[in-house]
Amino acid sequence: MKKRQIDIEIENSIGPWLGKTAKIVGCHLHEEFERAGLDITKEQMLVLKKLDEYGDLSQNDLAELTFRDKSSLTRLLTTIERKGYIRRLRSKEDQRVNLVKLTKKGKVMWYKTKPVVLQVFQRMRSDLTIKEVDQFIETLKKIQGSLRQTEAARLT
Amino acid sequence: MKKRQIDIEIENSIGPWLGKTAKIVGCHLHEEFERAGLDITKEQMLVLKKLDEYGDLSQNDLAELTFRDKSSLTRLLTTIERKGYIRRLRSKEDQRVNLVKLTKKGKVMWYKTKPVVLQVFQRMRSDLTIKEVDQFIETLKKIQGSLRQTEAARLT
DNA sequence: TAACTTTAGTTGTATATGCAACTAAATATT
DNA sequence: AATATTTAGTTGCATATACAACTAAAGTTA
Repeated sequence: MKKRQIDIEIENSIGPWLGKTAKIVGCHLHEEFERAGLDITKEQMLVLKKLDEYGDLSQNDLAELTFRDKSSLTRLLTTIERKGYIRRLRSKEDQRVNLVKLTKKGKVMWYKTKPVVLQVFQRMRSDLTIKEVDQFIETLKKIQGSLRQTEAARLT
Repeated sequence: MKKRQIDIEIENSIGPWLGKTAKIVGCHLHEEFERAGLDITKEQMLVLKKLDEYGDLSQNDLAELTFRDKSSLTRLLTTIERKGYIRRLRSKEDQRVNLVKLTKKGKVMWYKTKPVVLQVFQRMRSDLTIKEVDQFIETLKKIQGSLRQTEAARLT
């Protein structure tokens, strides 16, 4: 299994490095949840996290906050609701809106999950200096900015 | 939609920043493929890229290189094969092995796709200095190393 | 007020993913 | 050589995802 040619252009890009690292982080979260006996996926975890942070949210807001398509969120919520971590309540003011609420079980789940998540995030930075972490996040923000910019330019 | 509390521990972590950026990059690749009229997903693209780089590969090797479960790769290859970009040939030496080969159509697809990918990667670094890029990749390597280390330690 | 438009959420369809259980081929053991 | 084990790949099942087409409620316009 030898490389034919070294593709300097792509291999030295940040894209593949970023993608692979993110994937590895996802794997570690999954493993740690399993090791801790937590019946949750990282996607479900993110929903519980946002609900804990913001309180009740409409599915629309939740979809935006978790950066998901609303149809994707619909099905994700169905899974989480089946597990009993959330409930959907039809809003009184606007009958189209579902208010998503953390249940007691969901809160307990999140409080058990949070330290596991933090542990993985700690581990990620265990070989980095504070300055390195700050620089890294700054660069991530710049990358996001560059991509957003081209998106905006396209609409012109 | 206001935050109840600011969760400094998690929000300042590199985990969420990394995850979100990777997701945005994925979205951009998807959009650009569509805009270029390329009937391909980023996952399929990665398979074509590896096959172009390494030549024919077994499914096992391909799964490892693309960092996927072998069963996931099985189905990914089925989709790609249906599109005519690859073929599976049973190996003569080891009848268990499938050799995955790029077809002519697959090569053409990859040559059309590659510049689009490069363009997105270029865009990602458009606001970064060379030094910043190098530093960024170094940090990503360190993060991967830290995660690998704890994985290794667990087996002790 | 009736008709049009927008908005929130769901459903159909297709892709992608991992784990566990499986088949078949190759290798190792006795 | 016969049996056991390992290895490559597939399949069942569950989750996650996006786009497009849809329903129903709310808001707007004529």
